[in-house]
Formats: sequence, C-alpha cells, structure tokens
Amino acid sequence: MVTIKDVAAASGYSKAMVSYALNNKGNLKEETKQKILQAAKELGYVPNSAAAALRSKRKNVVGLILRDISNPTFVQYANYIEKTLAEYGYRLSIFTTYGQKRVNDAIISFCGGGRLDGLIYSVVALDEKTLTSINQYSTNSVVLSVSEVSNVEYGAYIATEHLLGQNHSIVAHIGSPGNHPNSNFMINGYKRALKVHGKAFSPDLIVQGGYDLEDAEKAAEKLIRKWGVPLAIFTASDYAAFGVLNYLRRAKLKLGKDVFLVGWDDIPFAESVGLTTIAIDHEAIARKSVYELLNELEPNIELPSINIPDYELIVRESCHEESGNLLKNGCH
Amino acid sequence: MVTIKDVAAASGYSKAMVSYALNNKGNLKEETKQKILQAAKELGYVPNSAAAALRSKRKNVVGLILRDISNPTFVQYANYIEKTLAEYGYRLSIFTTYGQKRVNDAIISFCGGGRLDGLIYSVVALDEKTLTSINQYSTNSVVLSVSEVSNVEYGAYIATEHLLGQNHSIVAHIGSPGNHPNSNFMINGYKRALKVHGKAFSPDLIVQGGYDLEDAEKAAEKLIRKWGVPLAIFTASDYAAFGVLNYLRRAKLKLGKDVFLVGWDDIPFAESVGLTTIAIDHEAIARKSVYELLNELEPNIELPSINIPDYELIVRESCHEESGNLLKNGCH
DNA sequence: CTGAAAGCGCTTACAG
DNA sequence: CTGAAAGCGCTTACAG
Repeated sequence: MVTIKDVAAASGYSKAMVSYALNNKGNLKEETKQKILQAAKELGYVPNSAAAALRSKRKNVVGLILRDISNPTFVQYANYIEKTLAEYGYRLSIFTTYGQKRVNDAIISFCGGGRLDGLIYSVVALDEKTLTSINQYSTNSVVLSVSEVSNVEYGAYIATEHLLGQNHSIVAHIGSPGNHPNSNFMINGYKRALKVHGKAFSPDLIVQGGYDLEDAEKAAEKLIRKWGVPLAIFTASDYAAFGVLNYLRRAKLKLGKDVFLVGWDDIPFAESVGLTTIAIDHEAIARKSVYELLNELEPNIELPSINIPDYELIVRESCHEESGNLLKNGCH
Repeated sequence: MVTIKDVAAASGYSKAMVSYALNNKGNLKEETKQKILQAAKELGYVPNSAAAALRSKRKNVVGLILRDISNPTFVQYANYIEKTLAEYGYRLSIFTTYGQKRVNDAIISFCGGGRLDGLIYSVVALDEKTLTSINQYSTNSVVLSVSEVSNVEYGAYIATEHLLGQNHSIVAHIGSPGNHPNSNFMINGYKRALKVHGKAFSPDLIVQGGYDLEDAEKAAEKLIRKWGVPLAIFTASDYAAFGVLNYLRRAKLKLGKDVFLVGWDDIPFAESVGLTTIAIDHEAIARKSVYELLNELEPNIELPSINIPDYELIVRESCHEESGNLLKNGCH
C-alpha cells in the first residue's frame, strides 16, 4: 500500500507538504504542488481516509438509518439523500434495521465509532431505546419524517375524499405500522374526510399494515372478510397497495370492480399498474433533511432554502369503475 | 468522546488491558475483565472503529458496488449479502454508480482508502477502466454475476420456450443493457428456443433495454411499432417488464390480450401483477459471492458449500389468454 | 497476568 | 514557502 510517506520520498518533499498539496491547503508554490501531485499519481497513491478521519475528525460520511429498502420509497429517499450529500462532499452509508435489536447495536457501534459525521434516520427504523443511545453517542442527527415537513393529514384527507367522491359506500384504511406521528396524522385526515362526507367511522375500518407485502395482503384479507366487496381502500403506502393486489389476485377479485385503491408515495411501479396515489416531492424532502444536517455540520455554509409543495392526488385507474385499466381479463 | 484511555483510567488498568478485555484477547483473569467491561459500560464507551481499523488493518466492512438500487432485484441481493456478511462480523457498505465517472472515482478512493476489507461488485455497475483501477487498489474483490454461477442460457431458453408453447406467433426479447456475459447468454438461450421451435430469428426481434423503467417502456414501444400486436415478449428482468406495463397503459393495450410477458427475477412485485417469470435462488447466489470473498479474507475459516438450484419458470397470468388476471377492465 | 511503548497513515499548529 | 513533531484512538508484540 502506498502511503503519504512514499509520495513524500518520491517527490522529495515532506509528508506535510504532500498533505497540503493533496488537500489544497497551505500555500505552496504551484510548481511544488504539481510535482507532488504528479508523484502521487505515478505511484497510484490513494489516501487512507480512515487515517485522515482519525486525525482530522472529519469523516465525510453520513449514515442513513432505514428500516429496510424493500419499499421503493425508501430507495428514492436514499438516492436523493446520497445525491445531495455528494454535492457537499459527503458519502452516504445506509443502515437497515429491520427492527432487530442486534442490528441496532451494530448501528450504535458504527455511529458512535467515529466513522460518521452525522446521521439521518427514519422514524420507523428505530425503537425508543436505540434512538436514545444514538442521540447519546452521535452528536449530529436529523430525523427523516414526512410529518415534520408536510401536511400528512391533508394528504390523507384528499386521498379519502377522492374515494368518497367516487360514491364508494365503504372506504377503509390500511394504516402504516407502528405508532408514530405519520400514521396518526394520516388516520386523522382519513377520519376527517369520513366526517365531512357524513360517513360513520368504525374502528374496524382501519387495519394496521406491516412492513412487508404480506402484511398488507393480510390486512386486505381482514378488511374484505369484514366488509365484503365492493370496498374502497386508502393505503398508507403504494407498497402496501401492492400487497393488496397480491390478495386480490389470490382471492380472484378485481381491482376497479371489487376493490378500489388509493395509495401513497407514487412509487415508480404505481404507474405501471395504474394505481391512483398521493404524491409529494421526495427529492425536496430528502434535500431538506440533508440541509438540516449540513447546517449542524458546517454552520457557516450557505444552504438554499427548500420549498416542499403540498400533497397531490395522482388519479389513475385503480379507484373508479369507468376506466381503461391496462390489464385485461377478469371478464370471462 | 470517551476513549480507551478514559476506560483505562476509570478501571485502574492500562489501555492494553482494556483493549484485550474488550476484544476478548490475551489472558486476563475473569475478574479483571469484568471490572474493565463494567467501567466501559458505565462510561458509555464505544470503540472508535476507525482507529482500530487503522491499527489492525481489519475494517470489518465490505463494499458492494451496484449500478443502482431501483431494481428490486439488486435490493434483494444487497439484503442477502448484508445478512450473510453479518454472520461473519462484517458490515456492508453499498455504493451506487449509475454509470457515472465521478461516482466511480469516489468509489476508488473509498475502496483504496483503507476503509474496506473487500469488495463485491455487480458486472453492470462498472466500466472496464474503473474495474481495472479497483482491482489495482483493492486486493480482495469478487464479482456478482449470475452467469458465473448459473445457467443463464437455460433460463432464457425455458422463458422463450414457454411463450412459444402458448402458440404466440411472434416472441420478441427486451435484452439487458450493456454488453456483458449475462445478456449474451440470455440472447443465446432465446435464440435456441426460437430455433428449436422452427421460428426464424431476426435482429429486429431484440431490443436492448436500459436500466430504467423508461428505457424498457421505449423498448416495448419500438417492438410494438415494428411487430404490432399480439406480441409476446421475454424481458431480461421483471423490472423491465414493469416498464413494458407502463407502455401498455399509455398505449391502452392489454396484458394477456395484446401483449404477453415473461420476465426474469421474480421480484416481489411480479406476483402482484401476475407476471410470469423466471426465478432463481437469489439468497444462494448472494451467499456464494460472500463466501467467495470470505475465502480470500479469512482462508482458514470453514465455509458451507452452496448449491444453486437451476432456473425455474413461475407461471402466472401475463403470458396466456385463458387466465384470471386480477385487474379488471379493458373490456368495455 | 499486566503495562510501557511503538506505530497504523494521516493532519495541523508551529517554528523557521 | 517548507519541514519536524505531536497526536488522533486504537492494537500488539514484547518484556517483565
């Protein structure tokens, strides 16, 4: 492994000079700098960033703690966060918890282990206890939670409202799992729409989905056993909506005839199946979280301000009868 | 930040002893060890893994270089690789290239920067040049490529064969992008099936898809403009098949009537839309790559042997007429 | 069974 | 404009 020492020897300058040249610091004359850079290049020198981090305390990497990355929404967030971070010279390191304790410990050790400058974590990824430990060991952390930056209640309201507007007599909800602000706001919006439309609310109308397609599939089954078809469902995520599709397929029920859906997130796959959904600018949300963190990491740097437009309803074919749904059949 | 020095002071032992206790090395008496561990716990000590890595040369993290993680197949691989690695005390760090040069440089600097013990990279993620640099700087690397561990030609053959068996007169192929072994084997299998069934091959039957849904959408458009409907298509990935669905929706064509599909990978979403596909054990493939790497990293460790069952056809509704496709409509 | 010391590869005041 | 030196937080022979 070629080190700064080798470059120093090859160029005839000191390690200090090499370091300055490489990092564009100090004030060496251009010629010296070029010589050093040349020597580094010839030797194929790659700085040991771990050593640099140890010494300078700046690691240039921030961690992102997610529950999992099976849900494409989280992949989107991760991509946008990575992209934004890159603009400011930081790399992203993704951690997935799956809610497992063991994994959380690993995260703590990594986060507190001096390899991260900061942390962005999804509300649903961590339990209370781990969150406390993390905040204890890692100085800079920022939460990624839509309800902090957008009006989730409103989004849920327009989703439910839309279904109600199609004259579906029963509109149920498959909620997001866990008991965090996001899901509560969503339920509130859902309930408000029911009320405005003079529909009675019943606790049986809400089933809490889980994190996997199978959880949503089960939730759909439960709902349909209870309420029968036709049934309209507002799901807390497009991902969950796909779980509902799984159930429909298994039960030989038809979307747009037996069941009507409005999802949440507008994942890329939503369009493929004509899923009506609630969209918001994920990039803006991702950027906002990154800027918030950057604000702590480098207080003197000027950051653009971010405006996050409100939730929007994307109408496709999954929620009403008269439509040109792309998938044939079911009409033998 | 509490360091090993603080723990040493608090426990009354030397830094060396603390290190031994923490890492279960040396032979200190149990009592001493417990005292030290206790002190560490009370202080909330978290080892600085960067420092440990610098000194010991063991980082406990391996990198995974992927093109992107929008395709759920790669997410699956990443998950399984992470899981397997965790069993052996390694963390996974995911890099995405999107084929961009800039990003590749960042990867080189990270990989060569002494933060990684080893590397697993997807064939499609890197260009020749970057690959060369990586192999130059990073000693241990392993390629993740299905064609190295499975019979891709056979998989493509049974996919095409199935479509042909449904009496579709024209069976086209949307190939995987780039010019790597995987796509070539796939094309070979596709062509062989055509031949066996006495179908003439034409270069126009194959359109190379890209990496995004939009690329596949365009490929489908091109194919359908050329060949019209009904048309059967074997896509190199389920992800691409979803891109085809996008086009169908836009062109108001029906799956299972105008277009028939067989995908590849059996991603979780494939089931939701009744997509017929080719499946293989992704976990086994992921494990195999990890074991291969581990074999280099820790030659004296005993690794289970991995058997990867052959490709399998999962028949759902996307490829034939008589079916119970879950999505209604299209039959006005 | 325990500790002093060297050193991993860098960066950064500091002195010149 | 340049270099010697200290030190980041660990691990690991080595001596006792």
